[in-house]
Amino acid sequence: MVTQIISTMETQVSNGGPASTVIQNGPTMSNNCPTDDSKTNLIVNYLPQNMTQEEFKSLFGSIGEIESCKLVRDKITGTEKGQSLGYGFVNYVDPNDADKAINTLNGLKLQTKTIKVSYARPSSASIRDANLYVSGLPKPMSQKDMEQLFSQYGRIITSRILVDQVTGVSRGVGFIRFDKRIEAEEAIKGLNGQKPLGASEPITVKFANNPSQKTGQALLTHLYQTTARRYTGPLHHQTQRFRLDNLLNVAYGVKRFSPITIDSMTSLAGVNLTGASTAGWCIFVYNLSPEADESVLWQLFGPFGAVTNVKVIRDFTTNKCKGFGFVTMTNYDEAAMAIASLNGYRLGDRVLQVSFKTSKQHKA
DNA sequence: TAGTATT
Repeated sequence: MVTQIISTMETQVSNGGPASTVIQNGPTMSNNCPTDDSKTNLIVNYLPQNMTQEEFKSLFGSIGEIESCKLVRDKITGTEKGQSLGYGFVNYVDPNDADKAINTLNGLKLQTKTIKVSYARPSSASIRDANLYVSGLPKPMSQKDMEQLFSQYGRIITSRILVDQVTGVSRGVGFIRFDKRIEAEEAIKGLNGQKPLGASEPITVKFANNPSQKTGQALLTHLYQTTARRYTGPLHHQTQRFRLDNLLNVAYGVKRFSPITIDSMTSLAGVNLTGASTAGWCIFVYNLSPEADESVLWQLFGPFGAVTNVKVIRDFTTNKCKGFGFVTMTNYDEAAMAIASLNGYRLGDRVLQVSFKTSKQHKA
């Protein structure tokens, strides 16, 4: 059964600890200032499954200098790298860049996802395993209603209600993530088996399954690897993930863009391009406004697939865009769809010209 | 009756 998220009403998390609080170091501690990254360290959620560490760094590096960043992955099993857990952390050097990243990249649509960028809470065992699974919710209960019911037990970080994708009707199932695990525990005690006001049936509240004990995910992995193989033949694992996501995109996303038949032998771009680390398909974007910046290019091309790099060409003295830029995409078919869809696209009062960059090394 | 937010 297909479900979708009814809404997200994300809570913008800010750190509880005021930055002005100064921790006095004892004589046994280092005389360095205590590390306070509460104004520079961000958590990024709802990243596309196929986004790599390099793309992640490239996207957030376009805002400002990064002190460190990490795409969180499943524990490595055997010789394979663990798959992305769909979130990551970015710690900027300058707090202003962290703020800018929230303002410009929060809500950015990448493929089928809308990413969320917010300040990371200080890491602590007390905030882990604070996610609840709620079932038996009355159909008319909205996300806001559910939050009101649960908020008496603590600070809610995220909440969602699953709905039938066709009818839009609530499936009576939702999630509530609290700031602290102890708050989640209290909510279970207080609400599990209880009838919400006016409801005829009691709700069930329990801890959500942990991603580590995955059975459905292993099944999904198997499904899309075998599905992708039918279309692509024996390709690299990572390539197969890209291909399945293509199929999902055609099914769910980018509906407003003209669909293009997926060519099944076009994912080898990175392999064919002489092994350079910059391998990919370079796209030329013309007729950008003087005010255009990298985030515009990410927003335009991100929905079509894996983007490894974007660059706006600027005048050296004025720092204004000279009217063009470049985008590098990993997969030929995604690049081709982006070009076919965005060439002639009207951006403000300008009509974009988008094509593969014409240079010898990128021709077949 | 299941999505994925703490390195």
